[in-house]
Amino acid sequence: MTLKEIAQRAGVSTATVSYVINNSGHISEETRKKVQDIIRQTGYRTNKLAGSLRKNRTGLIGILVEDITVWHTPYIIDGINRLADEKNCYTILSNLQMVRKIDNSFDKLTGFQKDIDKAVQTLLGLQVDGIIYIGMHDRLMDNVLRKAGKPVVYCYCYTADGEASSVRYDNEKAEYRITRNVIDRGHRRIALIGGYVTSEPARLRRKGFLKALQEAGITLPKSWDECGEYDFQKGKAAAIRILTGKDGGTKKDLLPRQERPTAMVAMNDEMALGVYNAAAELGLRIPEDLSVTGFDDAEFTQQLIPPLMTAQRPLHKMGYSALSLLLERIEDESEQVTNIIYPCRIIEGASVSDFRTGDSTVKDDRKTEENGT
Amino acid sequence: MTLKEIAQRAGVSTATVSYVINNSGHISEETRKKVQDIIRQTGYRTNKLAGSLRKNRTGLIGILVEDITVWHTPYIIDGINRLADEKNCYTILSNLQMVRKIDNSFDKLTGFQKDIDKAVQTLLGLQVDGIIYIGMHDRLMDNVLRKAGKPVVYCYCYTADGEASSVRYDNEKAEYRITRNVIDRGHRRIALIGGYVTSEPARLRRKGFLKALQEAGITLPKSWDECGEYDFQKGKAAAIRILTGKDGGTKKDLLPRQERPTAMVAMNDEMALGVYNAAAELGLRIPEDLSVTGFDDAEFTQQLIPPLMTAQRPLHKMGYSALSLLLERIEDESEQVTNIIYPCRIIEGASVSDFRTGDSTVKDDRKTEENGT
DNA sequence: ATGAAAGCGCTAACAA
DNA sequence: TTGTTAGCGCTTTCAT
Repeated sequence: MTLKEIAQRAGVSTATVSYVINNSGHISEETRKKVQDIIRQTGYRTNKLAGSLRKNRTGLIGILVEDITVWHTPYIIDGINRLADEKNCYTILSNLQMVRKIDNSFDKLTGFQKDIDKAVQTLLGLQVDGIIYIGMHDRLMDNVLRKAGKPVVYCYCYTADGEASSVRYDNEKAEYRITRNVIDRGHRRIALIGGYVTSEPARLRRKGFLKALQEAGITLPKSWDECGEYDFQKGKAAAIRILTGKDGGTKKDLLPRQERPTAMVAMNDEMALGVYNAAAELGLRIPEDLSVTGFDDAEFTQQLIPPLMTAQRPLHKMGYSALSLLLERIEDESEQVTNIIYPCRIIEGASVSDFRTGDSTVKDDRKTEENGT
Repeated sequence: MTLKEIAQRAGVSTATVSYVINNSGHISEETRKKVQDIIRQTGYRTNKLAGSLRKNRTGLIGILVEDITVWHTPYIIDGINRLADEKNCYTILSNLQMVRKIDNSFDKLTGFQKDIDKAVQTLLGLQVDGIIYIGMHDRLMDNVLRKAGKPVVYCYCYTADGEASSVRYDNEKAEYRITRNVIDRGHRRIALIGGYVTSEPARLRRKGFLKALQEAGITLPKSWDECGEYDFQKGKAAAIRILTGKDGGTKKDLLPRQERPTAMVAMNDEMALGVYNAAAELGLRIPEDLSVTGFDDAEFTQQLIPPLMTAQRPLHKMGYSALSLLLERIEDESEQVTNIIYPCRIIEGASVSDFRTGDSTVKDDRKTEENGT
């Protein structure tokens, strides 16, 4: 069933039918009703692609993801979908499947220009109006879509300022606020369990952590400045070293209270979980004997006992916002390049004790990120 | 740059250029080279949509997901992408975002026909060649895409036999094999921590569990047949009831050894984690004092100490296979409806002790699901 | 081996 | 208010 056939049945021209369908032009109520009835009867559905051919606008958005199986990606896509539904645009998903190709090494995240170019060419061949690129690690990267010649927004990664719009979250401030929170509860002896040194979030989170310490006039002993490479086991090992002064110690190796930190700031939730484990092995209670914080708001943090204090990344909102920026640029090519950095929400789990009140139980009003972006 | 312009520059007809691009027709080497050179020089890229209009075939596949943020969905999509890349077809993602709409209640998974119809109409309007529907819970459902009039494959859910193709995994056999494994290691006192009673996987897993018990001549005491609703906290509470005979017991409430199970089969990994917690609270070591199994192969199971015995669902393969079935039907409409059920891979974590050898440490050769589907 | 030309289903300028 | 008509960029039949 085509628009032409509808026109014939209704005894009007194709233009009239087109006007009715698109609410354009000036159509009499009578004609409109007649046409709509026939459309309903026949179950006619317009061929969007044919229209696009003429209009040179498809309403298609390319979502180019480095890897869809990486934890944050689907949440970002979900945010994109949310706005796409509102704006009647459609998403073509292109998945570079980098995890498989790089074998999980953070350092090989380059040299994919050929894969990317191919994916972009495909998307452009499908006449997408613009592209959102979702990174698998938050980082500064080449403007790999420079040649696209269509509006582009980077999400969960970014390029040199001014080159393209991007949407990120604020690593530094979030870690600062977490650390501040810990300090405000009376902690002065605080250790750090860091992520991959080459990773940008690790660098930023460290910066935020140190800033909070500095503001409070606290110094970080060298032996409390460990690296856990974002890994559970390594995080646990780091915690044990800090708490015992030895590699792989047990209960009896535990340092005297005044030589141990009262709190540990881990740069992600996995390592925080490692700290929980280390504490359990050493017979330390959380948070009475040791406070812990994480980062990322992994699902399991809600189920730990006690719940973990962590930072929730605004993933849904980042996706929503990325599409919003993209659509603006599609509407108006002259639109400014915009680089957005959203704050995280700090989830105040009960994993940090409060020395001021002596009460370690903290209100836990955690909700999942509001979808009402 | 259009095909027509290429033709002009090359001094040939548009037909010839089309032949060169598509390797069809009989073109002299000379002409071919000339055209190809010009294509390269100009950076011309063919407009796939325009071609589709004529061919009545787009190479577009609609992926209609109930919710992309549900754990298994991205892995299935990843499998689809894998084959899509090979076959040069493109995926349009439509996300029903059901989680938000049903507020996580398993029982409201119906009444979405309107949403689905709308999404399907949109996909059909974009001229997709077929649709893959990915469920958020494995279940029998209405053939909600009956009206699509295009090939459809259900994945991670299914409709009445013969109505449409589907791809699932074998809940019953996997739980059977897990339970067999536990029994084969010498366990006779085995408790069950079940999932939502209304959920089909729970029913099937239960069936597999009971079958293994029956074959071994083991009966399940009523008090060892608990329901944890797939939830961590409820799973933990169930474990405590089973181990102490009371709601919320502590170490001193622990039942005598001969009145406790030696193993607990939990129907998912979350609840298994609850069992780990319960055991820790009651001073029981895993697996020496209590063995545990899970289901689903959640990421954290690899990091538990000891690693959890669980069942890995063939998600990537399910996606790959769903697209494969779909493409067959697109090629040949007369193709049979096919319902595939893949087995799970049992991950032999060290969370189950072996009474035969006295050795509870089991080889742990876990790898992630092979991508080489 | 190559070209002319008729569409695919729709939109939009222009005419009536 | 409605109709005529010329495309959008490509494929494909039928001639040559």
